[in-house]
This record gives sequence, C-alpha cells and structure tokens, in this order.
Amino acid sequence: MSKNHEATSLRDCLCGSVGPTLVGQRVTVCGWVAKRREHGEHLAFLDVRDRSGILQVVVDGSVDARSEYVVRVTGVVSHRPEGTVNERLATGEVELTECDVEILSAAEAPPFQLDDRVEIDEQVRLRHRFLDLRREKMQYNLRLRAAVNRSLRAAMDAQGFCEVETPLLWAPTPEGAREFVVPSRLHPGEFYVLPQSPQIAKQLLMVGGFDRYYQIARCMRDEDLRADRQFEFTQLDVEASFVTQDDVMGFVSRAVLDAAEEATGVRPGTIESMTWAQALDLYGTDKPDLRFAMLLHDLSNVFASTEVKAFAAATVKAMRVPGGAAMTRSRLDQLTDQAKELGAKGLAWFRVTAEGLDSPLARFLSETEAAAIAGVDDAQVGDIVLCVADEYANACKFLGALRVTLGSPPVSEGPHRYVWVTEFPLFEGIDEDGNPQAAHHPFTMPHPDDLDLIETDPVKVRSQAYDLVLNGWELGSGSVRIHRADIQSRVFKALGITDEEAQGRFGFLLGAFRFGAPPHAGFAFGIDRLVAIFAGEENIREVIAFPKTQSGTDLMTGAPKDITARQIRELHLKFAPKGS
RNA sequence: GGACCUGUGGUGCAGCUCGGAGUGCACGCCGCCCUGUCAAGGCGGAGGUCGCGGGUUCAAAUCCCGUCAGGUCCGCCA
Repeated sequence: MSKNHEATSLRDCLCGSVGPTLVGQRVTVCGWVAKRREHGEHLAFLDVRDRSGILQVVVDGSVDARSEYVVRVTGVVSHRPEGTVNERLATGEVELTECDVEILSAAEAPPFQLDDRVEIDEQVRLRHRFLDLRREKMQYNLRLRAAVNRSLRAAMDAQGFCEVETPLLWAPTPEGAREFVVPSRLHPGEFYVLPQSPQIAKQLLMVGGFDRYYQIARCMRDEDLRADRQFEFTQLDVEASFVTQDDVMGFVSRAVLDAAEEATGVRPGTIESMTWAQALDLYGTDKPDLRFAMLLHDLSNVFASTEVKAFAAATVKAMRVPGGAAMTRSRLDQLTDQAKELGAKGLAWFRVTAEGLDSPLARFLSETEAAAIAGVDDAQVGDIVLCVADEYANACKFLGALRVTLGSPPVSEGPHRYVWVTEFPLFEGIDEDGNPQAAHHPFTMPHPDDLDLIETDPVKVRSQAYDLVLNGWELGSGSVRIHRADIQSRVFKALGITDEEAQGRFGFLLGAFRFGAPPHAGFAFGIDRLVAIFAGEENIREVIAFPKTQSGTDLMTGAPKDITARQIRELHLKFAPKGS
C-alpha cells in the first residue's frame, strides 16, 4: 500500500492519502507549503498541500521553507503524539517525521491568502488566476466539472452516440449572435468566424449518416457578458436522426441525470415538463424556477370592466407574496422601479391586514375586486398581493421578474428542480422590416398541428423546440429540425428571407439536404451553467479556469491586445480611425 | 448604449452622512523569542499618489463633476 498509481519518479503518494495504514513507512510527497508554524530553533510544522489535501510535516527550525514554496519531503509516517491529533484534518492522525526537505522552487509571498477564509476581490484573483486555482474551492469546482464531463461522455457513449469534432474556423452566417471574426492570411479581405454553436455542422453530420452525434463543444458569441454568460462557453451538443422530440429529451435527460448523480450523489427524480404557454402563464417566464411557488394568478375577468384606471388593461396578473406585508414603502418603491425599468406602467400592491386591504388603491376597488385580490392564492393576513396590468405577455413578464426578485433562493440552496419547457412559439417579435423573427433558429420544425398558420397567423405557430431549465437557469435548448424543402421554404418566406438570401447564407446546408436528409432533431446545453449550479456558484466564472471579465478582458494575459505590424500586414488589415 | 454598487498599506475591512495631521482593526510579510502547533503564541518592524483627473474650500479619503477598473442588471445573447 505504500505505492499507488499516483506514484511518480518524484513522489510515492499524495499528501491526502497518507494515513494510519502507512505508519512506519518512509514516503516522499511533493507539494506547496500551505502554512508554516514555527516553534523555535529545533521545531517547525509545515502543512504541505497538493491536490489531494494537506499533510503535516515536522521539520527542524532551520529548514527555510516558506509559504507557497514547492517542496519535496521524504519522511517517516508517524502517529501524532497523544493529544495532538487534529480531527479537522483528513490526515490529522499522522504526520511525517525525520524529514528531508528539498526545496524544488522558492516563492514570493502570494498577493493574497490562498485559504478560503476570506473573500478576495475578483480582480485580484483573476490577475493571479494560477494562484487562485490552488485554492480548495477552485480545485473542487474544476474537478467537479471534469467529473460532469466524464459522466456526460459516458452517458452519450452508452446511448450509442459518436463523438465528432467540428471546425472552429467556420463560414460566416450572419443572423443570431454576433460572431468572432478571424481574418484570412491566404485570402485577402476574407474571413472565417468562430462558431456560435456547431448547429449547421451537426445537421450536416446527420446528412452524413452519423445518426447519433455528440460533442463537448466550445461555442463563441461576441455578445455582452453576464454572470451566466462568457464569450466562450461549453455545450454538450447532441443531434440524432430518425427521432422525435421525446427521443431527444430522453437522451439528454439521461445524460443530465447521470451527471447530476455523479456531481451531487443523488439521482434526481424524473424531469418535469410544461409547455411554454403554461410557464409564461404561471411563472411569467420561459425559464421557471420551480424551487418556490408564488404562482401568477389571472384576475383579468374580475377587472374586465373596472373603474380603476390602473387596472384598465387586457390582462391583470396577481401574485401573493407570503409575509410580504412587512415590506417597507421604500422596498415597494424599489420593486415598482424594477417593474418600470422592464416597461411596466406601474405596480399595485395590497397588504392583507385583519382590517382588509391596505393600499393607496384600496378605496377605489369594488367589493368584488377587493374580494378577488384578498383571495389570491388563499392570501393570509401578513401577506401582500402584487398586481400588474398590461397586455398579456407583458403582465406575465413583469410580475414574473418580481417573483424571481422576491422569491428566488440563492443558487446553493434548495433542491435541483429540472423542467422541460416545450412548444415554444416558432416566431417571436417583429424585426424592422415587419417580419416575424425566429425564436430558436430558422431550421426549427413547426408543430404539426400549426403548419397551416405559418402564412395566416405566424405568431400563433408553435414549434417543436424545447428548453431544459434548472432552478430558473436556462441550461439549453433544442428542436426538431426541418428536413423537408417545402416546409423550410415556407418558414424562410414567413421570416422574410428570400430563396436567394437563403441560398447565400445557408446554401451549403440546403444543398446538402437535397441529397437525402433524414428527419433529425437535437439539443445543446451549457455545461458551465450546469456545473455552476452543482457547485452552488452564482457565477460561471467560478467553474472556468481562465474566465474573462464582464468587459471581455483577461486580467491575467491582458487580452485583447495589439498585434504586431507584421501580423497586421500579413492579414491584410487596415484600421479605421478610432471613433469612426 | 443605459441603470445601480464597489475602489483606503500585499489581503479583508472600518473611517466618508456631519471636511480638520494617513487614524484604527484583522490577516499576511520581515526580524527576534519559543520543542507539539494546526486560524499557533509573544515582542518588535517595514509597508499608503485613500483608483485617476479636475473643481469647491483656509483645509478633501470624506462634498461636487469627469474618467478608469471590477461587479450586478436592462438592452443584446437566431
């Protein structure tokens, strides 16, 4: 047992693996000095840290090994003297004695403390990310991520999927997310782009007969960053032929549940499912957080012919906030401001008290209206009922946003509640030319029952597109793809894309489809987000080794940076004056 | 493009409302003491353009304007 598969030419075992079973043996470990505790000329304790944990090493006071020095220590594994066992340390029963310490590398004092006791400013951490990564939390997060990747691969392999790599240097296909552009040296004035996703490539793989494809794929989007969005992110990308939406959801569910079990030790139950329309109606969002209730209620009928101006709208949505009557006026003003920032005209609130409703609007309500509000979600004294009146989708969205603000637990709390959201609309919104826009992407198959509406009432067309949502985070989305030229042509037409334009943009895909395209469907979900939730992190930067800041810079490398005049020349680039 | 929060020795904070000497706390660092510590302890020490620029004032870390950096969000993310 003195040797294991961790043994190398420089060490016998990992620090964390040294325990009572090795007592009496002479072993060599390597690592960083996490802490030095000095007790005079003839005694000092070194905590030596490697990825597995910490081991106490007893040395002579003359050994000059300071914080973060890299050392190689050979010593005898010994029981600690009675009364000096450290129960908080996994290796706390033992220590290395009679040690030879070899300094492999000296180290300056680190710019911040590497223990997890204090939060360090993220700017400082990112500037010295290589040090930050030594911290236990980052070690855990990135190893968790590796375990999730391993488990996803295993699940896809087990389901007969074949891992295929697709190009990073791809052809521009404007539409959708802004692309990162790569100038061509050999073709002056022409460009590659980095893929926003392997979408088209994987559909071509279907035409190519790889009827079950997956890839852990890096995707690049030149859009503004957020807590859950980096320029580059990683997806489990999946596509399969001769399948339905349910088949794909089954494949992905299995992979996600396997990964969840691997990461958390508990296999979640089945993944729930609701339609997009239900999600909007009950939760006011297409990515509902099922960890808490506070559902939206529809009072439109009650207020259909109301005298109250604030409620004169197509839809009145109400939500009970348990215990919310305690909220101060300034808190309620904050919430009102939040709703207004999103576009709401206002926010009505009604404290439920023993004497009835307490609200600036209360005296304008009819008895029926007051009763309806007091009855929302079985409101109790001490609750508050929030109401938004607007057109249907807006009323849902505004109140849904407040629901999240008021009810959403921290990422690290509560159960993991997965939900499939299905039947997304095929189109959403209207672009500058008056055409509807693709909600997912233009190759999304319409719902079979709604095909006739494409020309007559496009906004009503449901699609065979579906999202996977976990605790209010959109993990990913997918769809059944259009493999028939006639339907594709109708969808392009509805989108205002002429055949000519379609040929220009996606000609190579449409051309390929002429040679026998199998019906196919797929999905892709964000591994960064999944791992962040498993790790209880609010921010995906915490599960990425070298992330960018919100302004897209890398504080460690200084990227983005100038390139040399020679590079500029070879790439045939010229710069417009700044500000033009 | 916009809103809000933050910026004080290497690190984490307090000081800012109500202007009055770079004042304080904790950690780290350096030196000395200490043979059983493990958030070791004791004594001593070094370390600061208060993000940057301007303004108000007799006087600015503190008030005002601008700007930079980091963060959260809106827009954006087919």
